[in-house]
Amino acid sequence: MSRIQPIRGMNDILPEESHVWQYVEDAIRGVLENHGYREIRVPVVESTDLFARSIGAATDIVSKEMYTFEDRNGASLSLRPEATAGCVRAALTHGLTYNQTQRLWYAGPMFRHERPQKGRYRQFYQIGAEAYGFEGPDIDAELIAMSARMWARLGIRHARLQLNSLGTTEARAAYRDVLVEYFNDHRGKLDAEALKRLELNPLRLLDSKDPELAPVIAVAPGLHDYLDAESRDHFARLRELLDDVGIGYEVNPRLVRGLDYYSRTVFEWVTDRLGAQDAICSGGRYDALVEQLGGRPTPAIGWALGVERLIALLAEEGVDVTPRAPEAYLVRVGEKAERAGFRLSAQLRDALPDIDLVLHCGGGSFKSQLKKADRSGARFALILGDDEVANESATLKPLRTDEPQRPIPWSALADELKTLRRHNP
RNA sequence: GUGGGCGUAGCUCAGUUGGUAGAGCCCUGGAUUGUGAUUCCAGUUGUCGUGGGUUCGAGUCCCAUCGUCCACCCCA
Repeated sequence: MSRIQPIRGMNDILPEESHVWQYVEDAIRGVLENHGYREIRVPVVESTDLFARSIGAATDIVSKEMYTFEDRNGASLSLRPEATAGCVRAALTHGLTYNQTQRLWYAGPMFRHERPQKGRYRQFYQIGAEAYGFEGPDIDAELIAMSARMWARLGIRHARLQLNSLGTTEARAAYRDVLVEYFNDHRGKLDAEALKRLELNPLRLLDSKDPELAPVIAVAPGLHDYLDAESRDHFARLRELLDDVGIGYEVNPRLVRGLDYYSRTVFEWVTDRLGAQDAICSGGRYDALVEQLGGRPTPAIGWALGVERLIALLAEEGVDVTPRAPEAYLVRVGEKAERAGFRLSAQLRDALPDIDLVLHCGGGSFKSQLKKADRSGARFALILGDDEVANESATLKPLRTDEPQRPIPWSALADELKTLRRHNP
């Protein structure tokens, strides 16, 4: 029989690495909850139209990277390529933005049909934060400060903040026209790719890595000259707030997000440690999106971070995450001991509901069982053999210290473990 | 979607001008008949990614295909 292959770009996260995922997720969740953000869980599948209308039908994400299919009724559905659209949709569905503000976070898999490479997979995990109904720059600052706090808590040092303002939707549109006109005057220097971009998303031309284009971009009209007064003020106040809490940033006028819904504040945390996929977290305002999806005009802002990239960066930074190890590993040799051991394990679990106890199953010699006990990282082994069963005791053998092993009666074992915990939490 | 590197045991890899597959780790048992990091001994594990082709003979050469990695592109 041939084996079934996994789907390209979709990875299994094995126990060996899942503890790092848990570490990252716990730390980030902790910071989010500390700031009053509450979890929202939205479906992995939404109507294709939702993504086309929010992210933009012409964007690469929507036009060539979505997993789109028809359900049995012929409706066009898509696996979510990101979660902001779904969150806004959910907010509208349930009236979450009706005369109220919301601070939300989400976590889960996203799907994009791209060619996999380092830090880029077809199923990948994002954690994101969204805030609805807040007009002022303080929420922008809060979201950014929150992300900075996460890096600190995780032990990430090599992340730089890039900041920009795209202006209101109107200002952005006006600038767009100026830019199209400018690049049209320099069509000769544009290749097929660039021309297509000029057509679809001219702002992204500023982001081009093509060296031929660099001189043209260098003297292109600047976005900041076309910013509306209000956006300019908003941006200045955001910068003050970041300065106040000592968060460093670089204003990058070429930072233009690929998703159509962004306006005003946009930002991106980048690192020089991960190769080509260097953005670990990015986001910005999307003040027009709620209305665009059929709601009342509602200011909104959010960011999303890539969990795989964060974990890769953690490894680059040399952050070591120690896996959770059991407290005790129960070794059983002999038929009687196996039976008594199972009963003992149940007693211990009843007496200490949160005990991390591994019951050795599958037989094996003392030596091999103890080897496994040691490999498990357990603090001590509980040994049951015929002798122990005969006098209703278990041998407690410390595995991480030189202390001698000693017999403990079954009846006293739970209390003994509690005492040990107190001495060595 | 475009380009380049790589695909040999569960893992890391060796395999010389084509001659019928190896090491270390891991795992199992034993030396040590009731005790774990060492040492020693023994043992298990392979459609050599897949399909064609060249050849008396292919892990080794050729073609295709799939997978993987990196870059472009895109983005978290």
